[in-house]
Amino acid sequence: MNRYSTHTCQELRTSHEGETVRLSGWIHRQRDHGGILFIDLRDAHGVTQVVVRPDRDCFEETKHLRVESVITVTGKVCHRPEENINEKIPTGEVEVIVDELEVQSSAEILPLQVADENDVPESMRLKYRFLDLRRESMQKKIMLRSQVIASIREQMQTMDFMEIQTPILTKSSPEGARDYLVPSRVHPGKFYALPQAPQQFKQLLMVSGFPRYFQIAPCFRDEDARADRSPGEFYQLDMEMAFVEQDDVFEVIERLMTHLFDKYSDWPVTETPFPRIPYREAMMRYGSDKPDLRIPFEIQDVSEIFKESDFRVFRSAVEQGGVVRALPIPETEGQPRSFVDGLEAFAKENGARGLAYVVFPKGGGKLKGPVAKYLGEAELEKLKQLPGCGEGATCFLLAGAENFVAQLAGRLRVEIAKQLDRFEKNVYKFCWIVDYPMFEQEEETGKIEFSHNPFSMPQGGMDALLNKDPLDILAFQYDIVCNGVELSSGAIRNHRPDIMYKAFEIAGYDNSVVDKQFGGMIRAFQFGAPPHGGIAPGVDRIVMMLADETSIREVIAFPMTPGAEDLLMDAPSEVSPEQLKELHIRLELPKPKKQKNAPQKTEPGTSPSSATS
RNA sequence: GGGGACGUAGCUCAAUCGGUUAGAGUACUGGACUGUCGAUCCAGUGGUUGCGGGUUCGAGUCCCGUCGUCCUCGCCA
Repeated sequence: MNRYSTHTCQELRTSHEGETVRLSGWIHRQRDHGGILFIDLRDAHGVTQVVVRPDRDCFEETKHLRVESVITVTGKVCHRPEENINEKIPTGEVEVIVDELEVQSSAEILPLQVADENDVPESMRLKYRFLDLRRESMQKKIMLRSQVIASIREQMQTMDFMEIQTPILTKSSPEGARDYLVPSRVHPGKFYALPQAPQQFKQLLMVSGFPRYFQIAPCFRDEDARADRSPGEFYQLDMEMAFVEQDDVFEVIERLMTHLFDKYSDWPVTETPFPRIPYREAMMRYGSDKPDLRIPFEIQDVSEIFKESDFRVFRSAVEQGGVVRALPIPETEGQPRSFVDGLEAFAKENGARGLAYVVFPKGGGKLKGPVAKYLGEAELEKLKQLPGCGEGATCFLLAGAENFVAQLAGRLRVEIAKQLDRFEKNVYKFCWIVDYPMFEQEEETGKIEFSHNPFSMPQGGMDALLNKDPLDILAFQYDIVCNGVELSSGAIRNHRPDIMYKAFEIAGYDNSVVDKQFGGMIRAFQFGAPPHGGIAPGVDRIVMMLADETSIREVIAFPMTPGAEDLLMDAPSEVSPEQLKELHIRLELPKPKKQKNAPQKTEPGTSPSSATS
């Protein structure tokens, strides 16, 4: 007989009656009736009730075992009497009458309960993650993650993609997020960087003649966390294809996403092809480049209506080159005053001076709202006719500079949907955001910068770079978005050195900078590079959506806190002086801050390249 | 770095307008019980109300500071 188990804790049925079996697992719950002891024994597969009777040697010892102790029991499978069947568990018709019980590992008093999935502070869960992971909900999520990753590999292989590993210790690159640096022992004063993504390597693989590459790739970025963004590290399905256009990439990803979301969720998924929304249109209609299409209302431009309005606030906004945008919300007439007050406070927190709105009562009664009296009949009627507006609706109005208004209206749209719970439920709404601008102007300095990825091919190629206003040039750059979560960015890459140099020149970098920072890639492009493009969906985010979670940490086995700490391993930590010496590093720590605005005196010892934004 | 919310027993929460000995569930310890399955019943242990200061006759409650946690903005090629 196997030393630890003959069956799992979810296998036994009435057909096993009379067999002598062995089970190992954790004590999930214990019920002590004095003369008889019931233990729910749990393993990764399920729970089986085992019964200890007082005539067994182990009876007294067993009574004092705490939950979550690990035991091995040997005994006979018995059919439970009709009245004692537990229909809640698959093994509920049987139980194991214990002959022998071996304690493999006894448990201390638990800092958090495994069997009761009550709320526990996340810091506690992370510190005792090994206990937290035992809970059924976490087991399911980690299992789901495993299956999703397996399916991704299977699908990608089926579509003739090759999985290829790329280096983890690599070169710091000046653009993008802050790098995690690794000091070199062999080369004093030099550092490796952990890759923010295998971007350059995958492009090199295209040049190397592997036309379909993928990798479940760890990515490292030293940036602050969000609910849907893990600090430090995360995983991407990194992929790249040679001799493709944008639609070819879309087709592969749509096929993959549809497969994953159909397989691992019951919710309906957007039919392929997913809608393609140009960036500027997304900013107009949703005030965001990751629009949540489950929200049934949209932003509308009403600058025309107010161009010659008597209401000076709106008119002057338009005259000064700004815009007026409307966000009509149907069926809100009955909302309490606190609704609009709360939203006004929200708008102010986000930098607005105020929040104008008009309520159109049902039956055509007197209009409500602070600006109603300043607006003319014709203007009000036009607002009322807007799609989504009309009787019973509240029409919010925002005026000012276009980018600001668009963004604020977008945030307001999501906030209102949250407050009124107006999301379409149990559905996955995908879309592509396409036609990102190649460059953007930094507001303070007026400097032209890459708006997304410097490796994207500008639409129109060299001709566009030479002849168009940089701010009008679009890139073959795209995002895929699901329910307001950005799953991925990608692009058709710029594989032409001449176009690359020119693009960087527009962003203010001369050729030598390009050669220095991206020398490997530029050199590769001079020896015959195929046109190529790709994308890199976030694996954690995909699993998060499939698990219907809003925090990415729920689908990562050992996540860091938003403060970039691992509470279980206690990382980051100090290292020994010997280790530092070997790495040629001397610490210069900031003063412990006592009062506010403590003067910053420390400068990084070396600053190899000036990081752009 | 900025803003917001929160912080009471190991954990989840309660405590009237600032009022007298800070309660309950769970966990833990002991006891009772031979058919439970979130077992039940009895008893017990467990608290510097995050920390520091202030206001007050009196502070878990009000004020200031600080620390921690989460959310968010900046940031995320």
